[in-house]
Amino acid sequence: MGAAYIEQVHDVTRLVPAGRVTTYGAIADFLTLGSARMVGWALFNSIRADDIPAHRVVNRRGELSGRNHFATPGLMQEKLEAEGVVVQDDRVRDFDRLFWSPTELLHQ
DNA sequence: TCACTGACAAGGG
DNA sequence: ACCCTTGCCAGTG
Repeated sequence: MGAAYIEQVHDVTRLVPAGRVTTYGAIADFLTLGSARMVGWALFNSIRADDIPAHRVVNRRGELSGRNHFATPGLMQEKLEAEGVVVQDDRVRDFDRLFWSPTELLHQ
């Protein structure tokens, strides 16, 4: 996995609407390349890029598993709450309702 | 080369 | 809904 793969993950992440969340696995499925772990790895390589809404990517249970990789431990939650997403115990409330899959782009 | 570690996930119990 | 196992695969030492 190289720079091209990282760019693809970043591009998909940018498509996640504000106030919605997606998962590592959903992005991996959409790309049909790499794995959920690789998506996490690609996002880790996005720390410096402020224009990537990495806070909208959570694990399959809606947990903020990436929170410790943001500038501050609370930043991921703060960004989500600024978009109206309620976080409770490091987990997105109403995750099923807020989940957004990139495959929805194909159903338009 | 080997072993271990993760921003993970699916399936069973 | 939780716990455990298995599969996953790039980095790291």
